[in-house]
Amino acid sequence: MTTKHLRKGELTRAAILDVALDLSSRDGLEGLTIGLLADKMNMSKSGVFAHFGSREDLQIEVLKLYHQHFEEEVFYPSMREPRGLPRLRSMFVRWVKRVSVEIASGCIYISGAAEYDDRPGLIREELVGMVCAWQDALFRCVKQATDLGHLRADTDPQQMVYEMYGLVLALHHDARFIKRPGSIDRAQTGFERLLKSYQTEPQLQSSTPSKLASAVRKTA
Amino acid sequence: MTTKHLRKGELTRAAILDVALDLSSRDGLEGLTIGLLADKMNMSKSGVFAHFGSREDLQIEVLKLYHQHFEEEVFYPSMREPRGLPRLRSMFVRWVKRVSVEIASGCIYISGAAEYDDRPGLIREELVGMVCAWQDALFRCVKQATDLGHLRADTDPQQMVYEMYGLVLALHHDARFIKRPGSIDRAQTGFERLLKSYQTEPQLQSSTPSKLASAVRKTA
DNA sequence: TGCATAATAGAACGACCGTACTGTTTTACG
DNA sequence: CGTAAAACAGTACGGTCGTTCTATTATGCA
Repeated sequence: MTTKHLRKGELTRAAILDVALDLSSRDGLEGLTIGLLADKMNMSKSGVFAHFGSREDLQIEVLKLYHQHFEEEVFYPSMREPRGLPRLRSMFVRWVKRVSVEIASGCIYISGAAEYDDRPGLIREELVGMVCAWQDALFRCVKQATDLGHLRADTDPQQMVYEMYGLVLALHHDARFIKRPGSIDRAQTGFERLLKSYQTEPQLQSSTPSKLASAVRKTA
Repeated sequence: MTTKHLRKGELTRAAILDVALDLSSRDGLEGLTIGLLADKMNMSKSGVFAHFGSREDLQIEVLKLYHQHFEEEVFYPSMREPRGLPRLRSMFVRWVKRVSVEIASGCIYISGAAEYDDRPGLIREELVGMVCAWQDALFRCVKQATDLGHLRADTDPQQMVYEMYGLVLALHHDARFIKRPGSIDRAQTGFERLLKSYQTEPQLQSSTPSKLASAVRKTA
């Protein structure tokens, strides 16, 4: 049978990817350079290069590693929350928390969107796929929340996801670029206001208490 | 007295800056290269270079040119609108319209924020100054709108500017990066919902009729 | 412990970059 | 006009980049 344990090459490869993710977070995927990466690893350029067929492959592997971290820290834990509003809150809170930590390093989804918005290729395709997957997860969650009656029946999920994404983009912008304090609270405040707009209104809930929650279904 | 009319050098310098702005919009300020710029101008590298002391100077001049366009298309026309809500609406609508046009080319304020969020230097300082100036203009406008009674007295201007900026960032993201249609409408819809949240509430308006009603204009 | 093979180093190549220097052409004013 | 200065072209230098090729060292299984 094939050797199960990690050979040394795979270990250093993983170590290289860790450092590469760090560098890419700071300087962007396009700013990632094999020479600098080799320096940080105390290796030769060719030694690093040999682990990946090309720079583009390296960048894509970095992207996949970031995606994995994002899923583990934001997506999967939220999926363990109850469907509807609790899960949606969890998604947003964990998302904001992650971006908050990344204020010092940078979010690759966001910086990558600016780098590859007009640069065709494999990296762009991969990146768009990942961001769309996350937006889709948010979309489905909002939809469930409306189906469950947590949000108003006429809620437009695309619109709500759009505005949630805007709040996080503004957080990344103000905190990381402008370096303005208090941005995290503003993202949270914006989300609360967002919920207040789309949530089933108190008078509606009290007027038809149990009827609406069960009767409301579809928007699409 | 000194010669008033433009010498030839100043004309070509302006032409170079125009092309440089175009290239920078597409590939970012950091992607702007003197060689490519010279090609597009049918000039030699040194011929282009001679008009600017350094690449950094060129980039800063491009930045100033963009700032000038932004002011002329968004800021100044809005300042001719009546203070308060009408002016705020004008600012947002013209801003969105400008970014909409830039979907094909790219907004330097936004792409620059991602490029220079962790790259110290003159360019970053200049860029931060310009973005802050625009956010300050929005801030003052929101503040006037609350003072005039167009918006609720407890409106937090910083918070509202934050959310407006988020809507535009999301527009740039979804339209230019994801290439999702309908993003412009979503920015507008988000702004309307934003206004509905912060606008003087109907029952408040009717409770103090004459005072507030005269100040409040409708939501067009 | 041997030995095939994986892992890494080192040097070199061609391409592109910003910049400096040196001519050559063009402009514009007395 | 003529002529000084401005505008521009051409070339070259040092640097970094991704990538390739070859040689050397380290690993891991028989």
